Amino acid sequence: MGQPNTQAERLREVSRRRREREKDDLRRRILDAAGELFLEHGYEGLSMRQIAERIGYSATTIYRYYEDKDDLLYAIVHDGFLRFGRQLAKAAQSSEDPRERLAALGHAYIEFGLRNPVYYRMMFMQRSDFLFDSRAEQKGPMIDSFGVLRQSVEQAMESGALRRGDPETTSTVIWAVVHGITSLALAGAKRFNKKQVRESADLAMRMIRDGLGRT
Amino acid sequence: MGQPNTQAERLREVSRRRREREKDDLRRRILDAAGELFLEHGYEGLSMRQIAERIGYSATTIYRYYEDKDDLLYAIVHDGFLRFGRQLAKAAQSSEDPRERLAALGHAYIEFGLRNPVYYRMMFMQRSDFLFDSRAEQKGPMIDSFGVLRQSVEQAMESGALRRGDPETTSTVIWAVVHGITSLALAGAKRFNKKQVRESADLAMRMIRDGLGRT
DNA sequence: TATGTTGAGTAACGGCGTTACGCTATCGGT
DNA sequence: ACCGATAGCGTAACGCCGTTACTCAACATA
Repeated sequence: MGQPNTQAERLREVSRRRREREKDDLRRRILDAAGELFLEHGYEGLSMRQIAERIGYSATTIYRYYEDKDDLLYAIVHDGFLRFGRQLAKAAQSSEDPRERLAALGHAYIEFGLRNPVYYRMMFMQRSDFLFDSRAEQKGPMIDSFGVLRQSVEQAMESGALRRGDPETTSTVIWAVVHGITSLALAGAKRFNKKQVRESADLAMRMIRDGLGRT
Repeated sequence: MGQPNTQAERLREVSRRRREREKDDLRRRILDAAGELFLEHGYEGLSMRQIAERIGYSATTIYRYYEDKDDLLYAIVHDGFLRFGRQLAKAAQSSEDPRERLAALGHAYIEFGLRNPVYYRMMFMQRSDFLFDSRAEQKGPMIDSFGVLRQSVEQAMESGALRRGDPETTSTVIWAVVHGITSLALAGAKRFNKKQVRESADLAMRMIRDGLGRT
């Protein structure tokens, strides 16, 4: 019953798949073009009409694939969160020692921000509402990254590298520190040279270790 | 020579002053209307046409008083920095003890952000480029606030409340912590209830004290 | 009183996000 | 092989936006 038997039925099936593939394909091309434009000109230079022009379609066509501009922007940011999550996960695996693991996480966080300033600004500064957006509840990419951090914090507490306490609060504070360093570095990129950023980051990591670690 | 003698000369003088007063007055009214609109609808709902409508002038008139929208926005943010600076200065005077002074500064910073979310977002998150804007070099409001912090840090280092080191770097890290807490609280206002924010802030202040303090 | 200057308004340009509507090619059933 | 339905896309338009060119009236100056 569920199996296609006649040639006509098979044709209908593959035809439907081809259309879906093409649909996904265009959706991808829209997202890619939007991402490029976003990287090149920031949010200001990200207009539906320019995206459309880049891929050779009319602007209204985009609305067949994305609800509105915010929906498209969310998709871009979601891509950013995926990359972000991957880098953090990689850093978390770099060491078994709880102290080193936390340090690796912190440095990976800051480095992501410095290497992807346009993304970081959008993800954590300009549109930080996306962080806790209801859309993310399904598979929330940020929650995952925060989960990696909290797990590392719990491990560090068990091993004695961090003082015991509410892991949620401690993780939040650690997040606040690395986010603070990163966003200040991005805000005053002209004023903070690399050496200053590195020194601040090092002192911050030491502050975390001593301030949350020693009893 | 410089003194006006005849009635005509005196009239010319007071007339010129009246015009200047009126000019300043309208400039103020534009700024106030823009500030209100900004508070009510955020940056999105801040349009030149709506500002003009609110004060009963044509939109183009605004351009006689402000270069462009960014210039006007900068004036709004500048007002925010003035209030911010005043609150920090007040907190700095609240105690002579270096440790308490630093704590007061930190809490005042976070409280400003929580009580003025629209301003804080614009000043430190969405348009953080204003922080180090060249326009601020003349009388830079942020530099002053940072100066207050750095002075307190230097004092704390001399008294032994903070470990000795580069005051600039240490101040930057402290700033990063309170900014991180504040911006995360504002980003996830729905998720972070007041108790969680307070607990995070308290832990963060303790982390600063222990992590940057003890040798 | 004649002339220059200042402060305001009108109209318009180009761009934006978004929607209503129309067209065309392909699909699905006969 | 035909034919109505549907999917995919484009055109035109709406109502905004920031900004500028131009105009006009009121006033200051001489």
